[in-house]
Amino acid sequence: MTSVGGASQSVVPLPSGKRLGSDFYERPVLEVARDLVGCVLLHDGVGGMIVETEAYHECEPACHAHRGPTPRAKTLFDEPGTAYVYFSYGMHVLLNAVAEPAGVGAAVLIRAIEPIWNIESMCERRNRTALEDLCSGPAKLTQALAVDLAFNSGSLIDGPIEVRREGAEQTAAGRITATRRVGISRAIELPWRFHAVGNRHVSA
DNA sequence: CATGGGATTGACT
DNA sequence: GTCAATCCCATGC
Repeated sequence: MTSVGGASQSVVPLPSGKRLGSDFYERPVLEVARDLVGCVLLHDGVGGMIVETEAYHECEPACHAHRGPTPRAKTLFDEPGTAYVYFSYGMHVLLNAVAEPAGVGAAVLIRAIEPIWNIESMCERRNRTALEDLCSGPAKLTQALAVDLAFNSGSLIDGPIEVRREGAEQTAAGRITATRRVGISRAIELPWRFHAVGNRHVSA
């Protein structure tokens, strides 16, 4: 990144890697959650590398799909690669990627990304300047990427929100570890949270 | 139809 | 460290 004449601009070229398709998402949700760490999340030319995810599956009570396809949870049963976007705590928007075959309620919550592309736009939307505070939480990154409830049930495979796998980002993400999920009160013992070890942009 | 809790964040002590 | 903000939706009467 460089700053010239007061007009700060990102000079990182946009990713050229392969966009993830249906076959990537149509797998066990734990594999999808782990493999999404190191991938690239983009919307409107803004985004970065995924550094933290959590898996949710209808078989465990922390998942919204646990009680079946209720009005809120029905998106979780849609085609793999669908975006599940929902409203939390009265003010926050959280982004998930639906996984497993259609009819199975499961998704991966994107909890944090490392900001890379168009950082200036993210700073404006977040009203923050510290890099580590831009996307280090599930509601922070949706605000930074301008993702709202209108994206719920849209496609991550051919819609405006893109998920890509670059050639080398497993190297960029480094070692990935599995720990307990954050902020839930049920099934707290499951180690279904995945994050890049030592990355400064992982949530608190 | 009324009620209570939640996959969080940011401000404040 | 504590706590309020704020509203959808699942539940129960």
